[in-house]
Parts: sequence; structure tokens; C-alpha cells
Amino acid sequence: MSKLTLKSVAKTLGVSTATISNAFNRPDQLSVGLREKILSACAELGYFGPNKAAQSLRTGSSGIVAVILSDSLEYMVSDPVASQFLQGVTRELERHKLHLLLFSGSSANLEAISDFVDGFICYGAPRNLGLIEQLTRSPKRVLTVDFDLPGRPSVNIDNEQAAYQSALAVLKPNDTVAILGLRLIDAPDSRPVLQAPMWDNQSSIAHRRLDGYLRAMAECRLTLQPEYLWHLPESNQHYGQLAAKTVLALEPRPTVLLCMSDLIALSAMREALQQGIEIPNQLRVVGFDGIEESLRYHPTLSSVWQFSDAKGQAAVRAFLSGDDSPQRLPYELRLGESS
Amino acid sequence: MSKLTLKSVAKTLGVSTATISNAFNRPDQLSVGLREKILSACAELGYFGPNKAAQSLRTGSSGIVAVILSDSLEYMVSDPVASQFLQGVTRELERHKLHLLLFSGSSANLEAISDFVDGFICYGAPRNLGLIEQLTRSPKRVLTVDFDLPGRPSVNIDNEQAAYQSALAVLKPNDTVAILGLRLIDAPDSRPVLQAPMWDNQSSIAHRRLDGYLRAMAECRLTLQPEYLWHLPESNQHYGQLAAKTVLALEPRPTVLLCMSDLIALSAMREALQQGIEIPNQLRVVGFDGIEESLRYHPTLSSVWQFSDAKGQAAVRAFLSGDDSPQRLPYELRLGESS
DNA sequence: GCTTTCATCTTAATTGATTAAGTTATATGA
DNA sequence: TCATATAACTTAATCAATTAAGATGAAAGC
Repeated sequence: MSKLTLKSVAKTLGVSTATISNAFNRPDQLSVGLREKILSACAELGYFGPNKAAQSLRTGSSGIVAVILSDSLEYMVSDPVASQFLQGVTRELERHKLHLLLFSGSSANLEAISDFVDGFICYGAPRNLGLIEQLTRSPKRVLTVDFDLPGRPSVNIDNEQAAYQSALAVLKPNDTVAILGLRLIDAPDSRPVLQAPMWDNQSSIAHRRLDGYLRAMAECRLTLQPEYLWHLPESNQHYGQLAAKTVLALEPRPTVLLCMSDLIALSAMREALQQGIEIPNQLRVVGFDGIEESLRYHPTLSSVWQFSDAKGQAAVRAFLSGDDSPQRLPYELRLGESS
Repeated sequence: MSKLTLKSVAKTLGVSTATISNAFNRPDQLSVGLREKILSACAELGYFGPNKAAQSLRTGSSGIVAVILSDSLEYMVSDPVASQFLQGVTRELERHKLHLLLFSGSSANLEAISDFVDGFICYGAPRNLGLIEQLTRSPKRVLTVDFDLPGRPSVNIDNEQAAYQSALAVLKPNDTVAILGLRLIDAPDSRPVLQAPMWDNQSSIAHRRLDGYLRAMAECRLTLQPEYLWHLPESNQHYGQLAAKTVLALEPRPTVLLCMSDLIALSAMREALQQGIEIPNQLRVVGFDGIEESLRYHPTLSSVWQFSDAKGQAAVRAFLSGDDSPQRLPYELRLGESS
């Protein structure tokens, strides 16, 4: 038995290759009877449809969309915000009969798969500089989420404004403010930012949020002492607790914690409560993103809700639309018992 | 600027397409000078090498190997055994300049990517029946790890013998034995197996291990009461503790716990110690797989060590070798303080 | 009855590459 | 010096598909 191709199958069935191709792709181009005969004959032969690689070469599209995750796969699939986003992406791709290719931003072999996919949806600013360069010059469609790339369409919320509003809602005169930031500098550990050079200042959502916090603070005539501005490398329980411990030990103790993720905020609240600090009397906390756990926790967390699932959906739609204008998604400030 | 292809680049440089192709793929086929001139000219033009899709169509290989994970991506990347395996795979693939495509077994669209990859390494028996069928009839090379597929090469340890030895090492006359099994039946929760139909009896490593346990028990003239045989859907802290709680409450209380993973065994030990049960005096525990934490824990865990990293490496080698005979990897029974 | 339309199928150019076989030109050996 | 070997390129067939344009015959319109 020789290899099964459109050509060989067409020959054995005594029709042209075009007819076989149409039987699979364009049912309106041939009679119903012949189509059924061809399809069942193919199934019998063990020919399961046109070769996707050849199809992709000829038509220029493979039906595969790569989603590049800035962090490790592990972090991404375990973080509720990211996994919600992926769910939204998956659902919307399936609706368009497209396929998802998950790609970790840490491995930088974009070139290896670039020619096999229709484009890239890039979630979060990659730390890998080479990757950014590859994405910038890629001839494929590239859509960024939660960061910007020159000349590329993006999907995002107005992080500066959202952070500004969330801070404004929680700040009072004479507050001592601490900020638990996410990836403000390029350091693998949790630490105060101090004079360290900011990382990727232009496009990072973390810096947009910081801008918003600072604007709200300025408006309330509050200043931020360097040791009250913290960098966390990842959004999780571990780093949240670690940073909260140190920050809450500062003198004077913060009366407000502005946190760049809900996971961080929840861990910080847990730590504070364990130390006997009353929320919101002695300490007010506000998070970012909005996850279910924030509603179940006591006290409930004030946060900026992002609707990550919808964001995933919007990302796919913007990717497919061909529209290159940046898309600003709605968000919602939801106040809980923590402020 | 028209599209950059081998042809167009060849034309602008005034050489044949073959020469451009050779410049990128077979340096020995042209003079050093010309090659350098071509390569730098290409870089200048923005042509970064032959199109991979066309290359793949022509040569029949893309340099991409898909690794199919039986479980969810989340579980796989967080489980130490699986992530070690993946590390081994990644390292060995890189050594051969091949690329990894991670694929979750739950989404069953193998066909979408099948024509783009050189083959599949399938880690763990997929629960998805359709996927098994697709893998069986795939014209690509398929290698299975930790389970068997008719007519396909596989990489594995002798689970029956390993389980047998580990049980034998821990069993004493008149023991009351409980087994915390992994995916023995098709149920999403932790529960006694009882009369439920076994899942996928033929190829599952869980059943081979169970066979080994039972053989050792028979040899020690011990019998297993149905409610002492437990099924856990996943290998983690949560289900381990849950199952241990119920099993340790049985009357008579087990004196031996045979656990199908180290994660389960450690959780069970944690639960037992919390209840004030002495290990190994009142309860002996043996695990499976071998993870670092088992050595750090007190008491140290007896277990069958599998060397998952080496297994990943072996999987890639077997995949590339073309050899279709099943490969049995070495394992090591390491006794700790838990038995 | 003759042209037009339409449905149905085929022909052949094309997609972006690889590579065996063929063509030069230069170097080597006797 | 002339045949031969070798290095350096080119030619053209091929991979497995898609699809515009062309061909054929039957039905419809006048």
C-alpha cells in the first residue's frame, strides 16, 4: 500500500484531485451523491483528509493560533487569572474551528513553529528580550495582551486609570501606604524596589498600575517612602506572605496596602489577620484582577475586576478581526470589606 | 516589497534556489565566500531562512515532536514526577536540535497538528478513547510511556515486579494492608474501588502495580478486603489526605499502606502522624516513583525510584532510534524509615 | 430548434521549499 | 598535453495540496 494522498486517492477512485479536495472542503462544488461516495471510500481506504502541512502551505493558513505565555507554563496554568484567560481563548478559538498551541515564553524557539501557525497571541510581557524582537519582526499576525508592542494590536484595560480609582477609593488623609507590586524590576526574589532600575518601563502593566497608585496618592497629598514599595516576582501565596511580613513590620506600620493582584492581597490579609491586625480598622487592602476567592474570603477584598475569561475571548476576536487599533476592555471597581 | 521566498531571494541575489537552500542547510555544497555573502544578504533583506512548512512538506519532517500528556496541563506541570520527565525530554530533544510541542490529552484534536509534527511521545494512558484510536492508526511514529499501545514501541519499568518487590519488603505476617491506588477506575473522586469495573485493565500501570501488590500479599498469605482498596483520581496532597483519613479509620486499622505514588504516601504519612499513629511501629508505608521530598521527609519514605528525568531522555532516544521493541528501564527499591 | 444557463467535474498553475542529476570550470596526474 | 577528477553551481522534478479557469452535458428559455 503506497502512501495515501489526494492524488493517489483520486486515481483509485477515478476522479480528479480537485473533486476529492472539494469533497472535503467545498461540498457545494460537487453533487451530494458523489461526495458521499468519495467520503465513505476515503474512510474505507484510511485516508482521513488532506494533509494539513500541504494545505497550510498552499492556502497560507493552518488554523492554529499560538498563545505565548510570558511566564512558565506551571505558573500560568495554576494562576486563576491566567487560566481563566486561557479558558476564554480556548472557547472562542473552538467557536471558529481554530486550534490552540500553548507556548512557553521562556523557550525562545519561535522560529521553529512560526511557519506552522497563523499568528500569535502573546499574554503578558515576555521577559525574554529575544522573543520580543522575534515578535516584533514576525510576518505573522501578533496580538498582545496586557502589554504593548510597537505597531501591534493589543487588548488591555486602562491599568493606570483602574489603579488610580482603586487607590482613590481606599486612601484617607494621613495614610501610610505600602505597595506590593508585581514584577516591577528584574529580580527573582521579593524585595523593596528602592533604587533598582525599573524593568521594561514602557509597556509593563505593573508600571502603569504604579503610575495610577502614585497619581492617587499625590492627589491625596501622600508620599511613598522607598522601602514601602515592594517588588514580587510572582503572584502567589508564598511571595505575598513574605512581602506582607516585612512590610507590616515597618515603622510606622502601613495603614493601606495597594496590591497588584488578588492573590497577593489575600495572602497579605491572611498574614495581617494572623498578626492580630484589624481589617479595615487598622489596615485597608485593595487588590487587582478579581478572582472568586476574593468574594469568599472574610473580609471580602476590594479589587479591580478584569473578567479574564471575557478578555481571552476579546483577544481572539481582536486577533481574527484584522483590526489593528488597540482595544480597551471594561473593568469594574468592586469594594469589599477590606477597605 | 514582495514576499520573501527562496525563489525571490535567489532572483535578487542572482543565484539559483538550490544555492540559497544549500547555504542554509548544506554548507559543504558551496564555497565559503558565497555562503557568507548569501547569508549576510539574506539577513539584510529580512529573510530568516527557508519556510518551515514547505520544508516539512518536502522533506517529510518538521523537527517538532509532540508530547501528549494524559492529564491536564496543570496537573502535569505541577507534579514533580511528570515535570522531571518533561525536563528529560526537553534536554534530549534540544541535544538533537528538535522542538517540543506540549499537548494536553484532554483536547482531542490530534488531527489538527498531526501533519506538522514528526511524531508523538505519549506520557501516560490517555483517558480519552478517541485519542487512543487516533494514536493507534496514526501514520506517524508513536512512542508510549507508562502504558502500552498495540504495535507501538514503549518505554516503561516493570511495574508489576517493582510493586511486588516494594510490597514484599514491607509486609509482615498478619498485616492488615490498605492500598491507595492511582486511577484504578474511571471516577473523578477518591473512593474505595469495591465492585466498580476496572478501567483500561490491559495497559494501565496502576493495574500492573496492583497485580504486584497482590502477588506479594498472596505470597505472605494476606488477603485484601474490598474497602481497603482505594482509588484516587490524581496524585496529590488533597486526595492523599482524604483517602488516608478514611482508610485509617477502618476497623481493624491498616498496619501497612501501599501507595502508588510518593505524593500520596507522604500525604498519608502526614495524616497518620497527625493522628498520633507511629511510623513504622504502628503503620508502615511504601510509595512509588521516588521524589526528592521523600528523602527530606521524616520519616524518610520507602519507595520504588524511577528516575523520571532519565526516563524522559530514554523516551526521546527510543523515539528517534526507530527501534520498535519495548524498552524496560531500571528502577531501584530504596528503603527508608517508613517501613 | 437553438442559444443560454447551470451544475458538475477536470485541467493545470501555484504554494515554498529539497535534492538528484547535470553542467561548467578548474586543478591534478601521468 | 590531454584525460580525469573534483569543486561549485544550476536545472528541473517533486512534496501534497488548492483553486481559477475551462470543458461537458443536460435542462431551461424563447
